[in-house]
Amino acid sequence: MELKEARDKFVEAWGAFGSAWGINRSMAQVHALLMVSHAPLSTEDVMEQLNISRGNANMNLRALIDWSLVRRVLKPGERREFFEAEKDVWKVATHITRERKKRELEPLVRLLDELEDIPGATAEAKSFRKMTHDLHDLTTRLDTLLEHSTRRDVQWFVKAATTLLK
Amino acid sequence: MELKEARDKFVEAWGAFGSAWGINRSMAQVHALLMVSHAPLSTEDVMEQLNISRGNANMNLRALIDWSLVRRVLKPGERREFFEAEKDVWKVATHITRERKKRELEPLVRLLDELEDIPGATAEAKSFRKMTHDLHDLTTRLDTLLEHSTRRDVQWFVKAATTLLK
DNA sequence: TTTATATTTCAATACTATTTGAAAATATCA
DNA sequence: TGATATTTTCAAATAGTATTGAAATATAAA
Repeated sequence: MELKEARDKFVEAWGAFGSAWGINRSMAQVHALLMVSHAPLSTEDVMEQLNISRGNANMNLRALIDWSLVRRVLKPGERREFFEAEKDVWKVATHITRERKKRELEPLVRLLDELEDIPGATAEAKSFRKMTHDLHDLTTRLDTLLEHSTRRDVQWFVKAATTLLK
Repeated sequence: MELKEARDKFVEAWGAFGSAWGINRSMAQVHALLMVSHAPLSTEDVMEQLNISRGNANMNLRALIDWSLVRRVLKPGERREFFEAEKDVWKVATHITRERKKRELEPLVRLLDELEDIPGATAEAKSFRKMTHDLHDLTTRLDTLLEHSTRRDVQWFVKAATTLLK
């Protein structure tokens, strides 16, 4: 397989993977394109290589910057902006999980916290409390875990876990 | 807060949480409803409580059974089927992650495996190989981790990790 | 300034995913 | 068996999301 073909496959697969996990296809594809690009790209480059509109490219580049997955690069003497992706996959994983933790996990933890002390002594109420309590416990653990995970921690953790459970 | 209100909030939140993670809202809501229901529910109950159509209820109940998150329950003397959710949240977490691993992580690992040996000695080719190799490593570790995770392992792990990293 | 270039915005449009509902299939009972 | 209850299917309708593209805004050079 040629490098060009491999890149295209990666861009496509990363797009599909992202969209299965609630990240829009274009955003994931723009990210993938920057991950496999050797040099920083301009908005025009992105538009051209992915066949997407200026608005779309702009929007998703900004979203990626917001997620700390992409940074702006200024080339001396060049007027327009270039963009470059974080290529350290561990950092990428950390940034993605942190962002999602903040956006989706935290609100759930907050709600579960509220649901902790629903009154009632019926079996129904008890079973509800147990379920939400356990879920609260799980999500809180996850939250803490992600909160304190630096790259090295994650690496250590995943490695240790993989070995132990193999 | 009343039990009824708490349930509704939970159903709504679980639906939103699911849809942020690429699981359709109805499926997540049906799951949530069964999680907070004391007794098994019939298709009609689900339709009524969530205000969804028969087709929708049926489809999602089947999908949930497929994911091992819900089981059919037959009541003696009753003709129709009832449904009951797995309420052990650790099992729920395990089933969800396994299912998604199978559906979305595995295909990605397979592609990355193919992309391992793209030829070329240019800096471009090298950088591509490094990125895909690292990603392959990370996803494979994750895959192994999830493959071997039983409930107890997960519990032990998350607990240990949370403590260590706190 | 003015002119040229680049970026951002957003209403209109296209696209995708979900949901409906009624018909068909299936299962149970008398 | 026929009558009745229940489940399943799926084409069409609807709702939800993403994308376009051109105008508005911003920024830099002349």
